[in-house]
Amino acid sequence: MLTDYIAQMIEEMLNQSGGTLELQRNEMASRLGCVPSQISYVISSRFTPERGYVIESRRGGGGCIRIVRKQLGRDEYLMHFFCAIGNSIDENEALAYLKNLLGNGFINESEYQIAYAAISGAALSSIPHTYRNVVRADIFKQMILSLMSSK
Amino acid sequence: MLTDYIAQMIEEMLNQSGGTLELQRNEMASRLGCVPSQISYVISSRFTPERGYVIESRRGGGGCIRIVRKQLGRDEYLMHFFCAIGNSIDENEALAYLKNLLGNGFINESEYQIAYAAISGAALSSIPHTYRNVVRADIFKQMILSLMSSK
DNA sequence: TTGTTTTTGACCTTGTTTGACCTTGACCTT
DNA sequence: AAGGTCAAGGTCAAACAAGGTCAAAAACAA
Repeated sequence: MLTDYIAQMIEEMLNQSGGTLELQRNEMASRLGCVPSQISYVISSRFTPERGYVIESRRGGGGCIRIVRKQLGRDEYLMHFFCAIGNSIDENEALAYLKNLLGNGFINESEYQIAYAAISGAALSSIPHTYRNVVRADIFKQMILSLMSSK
Repeated sequence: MLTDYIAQMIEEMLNQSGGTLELQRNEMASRLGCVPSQISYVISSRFTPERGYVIESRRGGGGCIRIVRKQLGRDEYLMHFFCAIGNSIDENEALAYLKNLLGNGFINESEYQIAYAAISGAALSSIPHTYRNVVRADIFKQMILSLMSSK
C-alpha cells in the first residue's frame, strides 16, 4: 500500500536525520508519482501527536513540512497523563493533574502558572459549557505533549 | 528562500549595531541582486511592530530606511501585548507575539513551549471555527495576566 | 454487506517575487 | 523664489509557488 510505503520512507529519513526532517510536499509527491495530498494523508494519519510526532509547515514559495519525532524516552509518566485526561476534563480535575506535574518536578512554578492560566475557567469562559471540558482536555494534552518534546 | 536570507541579514546587522540600523533600499537590493520592492516586502512582513520593530524612512536623494528594535519595560510591554491581542487572534499572529515574548526574555524556552501548545491549532481544533480565535485570545490574555502577576 | 481506510482531484489560503507606476525630497538653474 | 531633474523610497497588483481541505470514489477488512 502506498501509504505504508511512504510512511516507512519518512520513518527512515527520520532515522537518518536523527529525528527531525523537512520535506517538500510537491517535490516528494512527484518523486513518488502520487498526488500531493497523499503526503498530507500519510502525515495526518501516521505521524500524529499521539504517536509522538510534531508537525509544522510553511506555505508559499519555498514552503515545507517539518516532522519531528519526540523521543518520549523521558517517561511513560507523561504519556500516562496524556491518556488519563481522556477527551474531556473539568477544571478541578485538571488542576489536580497540574499540581501533580508540579509536585513531581515535571514543570516548575512559572510553567505551572502559565499552564493554569490556559486551562482556567477564566480563559475558557467564552466557550459554551458543553464544549468547555473538551477544549480544556485538548489544550491540556497539547501542553503535555510539549513537555514530552522538550528536554 | 530569499526573504529569509534578507531577514537574517538585517537581523545580524541589527545585532552588530546594537539595535538601530539605517539601510538604503536600492543599494541593498542591487547588492543582493533582487528588486528593491523585495526589501520592502521583507521589512513589512518580518519587521513589524507586533514583533517589536519600529520602521521609519526618508525618500528623495540620500534617502534611507531606518529599523529600530525596541525594548520596553516589563509591565509596559506585557500590557501592550495584552491590549494588542484584542478579543480575537489567529494562530500565526499569536505565534509572532509569543516569539516576541521569548525573544525579549519575558518567558523562557519551556514556558514558550507550554504556551504555544495551549494556543496551537491542535489544541483548539475541536472549537468551531467561528469561535476559535476568540478562545485563543482569551487563553493568551489569561496567560499574559499570569505573567504580570508573577515575579 | 457494511464500515473503515486509502487514493484522487478540484478548489482554497498563504507566502514570495517581480515589475510598473507613484510620491517625496534634495539640489540645481534661471 | 520657482521650476526642473533625478535619486531615493512607497504601493499595488499580477504571477507564481507552496501547502491545506474536503468530499467523492475506490479498495479493503470484518
